[in-house]
Amino acid sequence: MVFAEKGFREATIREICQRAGANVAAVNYHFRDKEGLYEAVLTACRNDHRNPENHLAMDSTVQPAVRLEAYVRWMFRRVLALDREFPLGQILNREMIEPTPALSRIVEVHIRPEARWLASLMRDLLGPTFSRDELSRATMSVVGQILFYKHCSSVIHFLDETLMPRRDDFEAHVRHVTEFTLAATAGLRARRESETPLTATTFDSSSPEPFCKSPNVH
Amino acid sequence: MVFAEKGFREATIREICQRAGANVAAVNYHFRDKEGLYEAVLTACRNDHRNPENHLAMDSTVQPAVRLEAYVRWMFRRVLALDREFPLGQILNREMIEPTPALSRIVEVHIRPEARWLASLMRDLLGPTFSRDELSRATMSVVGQILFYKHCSSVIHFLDETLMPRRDDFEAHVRHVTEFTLAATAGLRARRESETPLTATTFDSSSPEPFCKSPNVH
DNA sequence: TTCAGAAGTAAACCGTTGTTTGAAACTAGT
DNA sequence: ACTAGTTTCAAACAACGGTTTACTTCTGAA
Repeated sequence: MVFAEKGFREATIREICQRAGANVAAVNYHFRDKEGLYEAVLTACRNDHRNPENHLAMDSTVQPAVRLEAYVRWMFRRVLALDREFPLGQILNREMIEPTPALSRIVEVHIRPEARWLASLMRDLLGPTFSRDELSRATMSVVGQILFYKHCSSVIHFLDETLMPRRDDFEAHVRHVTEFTLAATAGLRARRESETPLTATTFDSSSPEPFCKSPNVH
Repeated sequence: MVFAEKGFREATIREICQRAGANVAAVNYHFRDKEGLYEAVLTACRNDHRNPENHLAMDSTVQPAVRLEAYVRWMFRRVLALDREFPLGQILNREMIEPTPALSRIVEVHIRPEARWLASLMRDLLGPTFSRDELSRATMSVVGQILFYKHCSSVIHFLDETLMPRRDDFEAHVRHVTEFTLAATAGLRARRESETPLTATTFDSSSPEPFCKSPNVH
């Protein structure tokens, strides 16, 4: 989709219509204006991308380390996917740099559920002695490691193209991020639980889990 | 600078000149065209940003853990800096999403030296038993954790604004990334050195260090 | 068959943006 | 004071992009 390649601003209605074999005026007729078309595309993407096939990571009976690796692999696959396969990724990229009013909905529909799920996985890895904010930061450390390859891909390409994970071969990267994270969480947990007596000071369990629905809903 | 706020494409010569109190035609007279102005701005930024004040991290007599924390703190400060203070950051953001011919030079001048330096610090943390690629990936894990807060700031804001480090208070984030990384490297190193007999199989020391100057120079 | 409303279309409209132009203002050497 | 070269500027130019318009074509119920 043109929006994914060029971003909202640079995508021209004329090019979109040329590729789609449609008339320029049809956009304004059916979607009121360019922004209306954009939102229509977004909801279409949302439907496309439901039901991710990462069953392993979702299976709560599997041990956390395996679930983490499955999640990392799944996320790498999305990060490296072609725009055709996962147009939302590129669109999200643009929204980061210059948000449009559509970002709020994208976050609520796509990001927040995934963030909460990953946070609960990180809770399993870190144990109950970490605060909500500590847990959130650890969660962001994981996704940050992976998203780096998306956001900085052009720089990586210039630095050393062999470091960029390839669509058909990124197992080494999956294993690195997984093991880096597992080593970190295990180390942090061991230190924390040796510092504080494991009886008391488990954190206030009434405090909400990370990434709960915030007050600012659209 | 307008380029930093809006990106190359969306920055209009008229707005730039209005803010600068100059005439629109002056740009074409002095810099040939818009792209010439852009490159002039970039070299100006380069000169502005020389000589970073992270002496502690650079001091190789200090122990690696302290240097890492100093580096993380320095990088967070840049990531959270206002555009006025560090315009190159925002410009680099844009270049990631849609690179212009100027990106190559930015990488060689700014990114590669820093990447090599950080990789050598990571070498100190991880020891000699890790390959060049493993070392590179660990390096990227560190910067990925920090850059996440820049590239995803708008999403973080929607998810839970309290998680976004503030310009005047990001020590908790610095400590998290530092400790997360130290725990990861310590864990990985301990595992590696217990697996392999510490005598042999230290990696081929003739293999070049990460982020060496690649063949594709502009 | 008729015809009212929906859908599609080419052309025009209007604002914006990078660039050019031609003349005026300025500078410095003689 | 004169002049050659440089710098500045307002206006115009040309291209582009989103939107509107006026018209045609299509569709389906009466």
